Parts: sequence; C-alpha cells; structure tokens
Amino acid sequence: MARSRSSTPTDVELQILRVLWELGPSPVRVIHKRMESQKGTTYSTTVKMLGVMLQKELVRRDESVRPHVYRPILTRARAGKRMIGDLIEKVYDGSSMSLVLQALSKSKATKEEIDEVRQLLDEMEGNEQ
Amino acid sequence: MARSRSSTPTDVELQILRVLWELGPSPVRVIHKRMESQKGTTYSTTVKMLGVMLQKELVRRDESVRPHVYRPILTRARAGKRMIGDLIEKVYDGSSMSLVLQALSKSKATKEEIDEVRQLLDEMEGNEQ
DNA sequence: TTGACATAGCGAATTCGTTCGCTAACCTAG
DNA sequence: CTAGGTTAGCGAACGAATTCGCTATGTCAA
Repeated sequence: MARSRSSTPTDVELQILRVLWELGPSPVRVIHKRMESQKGTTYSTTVKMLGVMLQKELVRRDESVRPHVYRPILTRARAGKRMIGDLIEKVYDGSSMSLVLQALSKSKATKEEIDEVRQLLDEMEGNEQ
Repeated sequence: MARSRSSTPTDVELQILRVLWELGPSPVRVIHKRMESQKGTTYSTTVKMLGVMLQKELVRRDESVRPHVYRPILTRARAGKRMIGDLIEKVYDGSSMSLVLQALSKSKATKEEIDEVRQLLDEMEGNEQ
C-alpha cells in the first residue's frame, strides 16, 4: 500500500481532487454527483477511484461517520507545483521562465493581477546575488 | 488514421519531440541514441514510437533519403501552450495567473529574464481595457 | 425485527501507452 | 551478384488507469 509518493495524480484523480478542493470534505454521494454530470460515470466508479486514491494517499477518509467523508491530502498548491515542475522539465528542458512567459502570453489578466506579478518580480530581484 | 489533433503528447512522445526540437530533423539512429541513454529502450521501440507519432501527425518524415529523416510538426511553443492550458484547466480551474504566480515562485531567474517578464506585463497592460 | 434502500468493495473487462522479438526490406563492400 | 550489416515494420505482451456489474454490508422507518 501507499503507492507513488512522487508521481503526479492522473486525470480522474485530479478531477476528483478539484471537487474536494472546491467543496471541502465530502461524502462519495456528493463527489459522485459532480463526476456524473461531468463524465456520466457510475457511482461505482467514483467509489473505486476514491479507494484507489486512498491507497495512494491522495485523500484521507473519516470512517467514524456513516456516509464516510473524504478530504484531500494533496493540496491544490502542492499539486500545481509538482505538475508545473513536470511540465517545465518535460517541455522546456528545465527553464521555468520560458513557461512563465508562455503562460503570461496566453493570459488575460486584470491590472491587480499584473501588479501582483510585478511585486513578486521585485522581491525576486531583491534576493538575487 | 491521423488521430488526436487536440490531445497532448504522451511522455515518450514528448521525450522524442524534445530530441527533435534540440537536434532538428534527424534519422532514427540518432534519436535512438538519446533514448537509449535516457531510458535504455531498444532501437525497435524508438522506431515504433516514431511510427505512432507519424500516425498522430506529431512528426513528418522524409522518405526520399535513406535513413529516413524525421522532423517535428508540433513545435515546442505549441506543445507548451497546449499543455499549459491543460494544466490551468485541470488544477487551477482556468485561472492562468494562479499558475504564473506559482511558476514564478519556484523559479530562479536572472535579471534579464525578470526584465523580459516586466516588459511583457507592460505590453499586456497597454492592451487592457 | 425486517424489508427496502443507501453505501462500500471486489474482481473482471477495457482501453491506451509502451515495449520488444522477429521478420522483411534495403544497401553496400567485396 | 551476394553476404552481412543496417533500417523499417508488425503483432503480441505488458502494465497502468478507468470503468462497471455484482455482492456484501450498513441504516432506518414501519
């Protein structure tokens, strides 16, 4: 048990995690409602996937209550970081700035967001040697 | 034939594309050398993958010369864009700036690169309503 | 208590990506 | 021309992710 500490979540796993990130701890029934409307899969499938994710320690579950309640262990930020890292490695050969530029160029940002990025850049420059 | 115009390249496909992006048009033998040192797979596997990628129109090949020469159809920029879009969709629910901030925070950038980003931000602001 | 419905779990089937062995086609030095 | 090495391709096998049917288990209203 407890597989794949390092590898990134699969598609369906991510889809379920997204539900959990948005709704917080939830019982299968609720998670399933989303999955059903998004992909038309059965309740059975959702239960199974949650079981798999439990194995992989992507989620935890509270069995003390009766419809068991699942909560994400992997946070959105952590998942994002890992996947971005992967992407940078796999297509930009390690250059994270290439990815940033690419992502920015396809982004529709508000003034506030742009300023936020500027601020981050200033901080980075400060810590530069 | 000609599958998956929209879906993103698989891992091995990406690995091969990276070789092609770096070396430019190459014969199997050369591509294979890289694959072999990176993952120890056989020549046969490389040929097969290239065949698959030909089918999917990820690469084109020149059969007029004898060791056939493969060249990428999908560019690095295009692949990156597609995969970033996917990632933004799958983990950030569509918010590209979340990804930019995340990527920046894990990035070690030079002053030049930071300035480049600043410049892009200025342009974006210009086109803003 | 028990019948009826909700919840959980198992094992098999399917699909997709990846791998390779083996054969076929090709090329070139002698 | 032909043997020996190189290059191309096919089909089978394998593993991982996803799906579901069916069974088992739990809950609760009557």
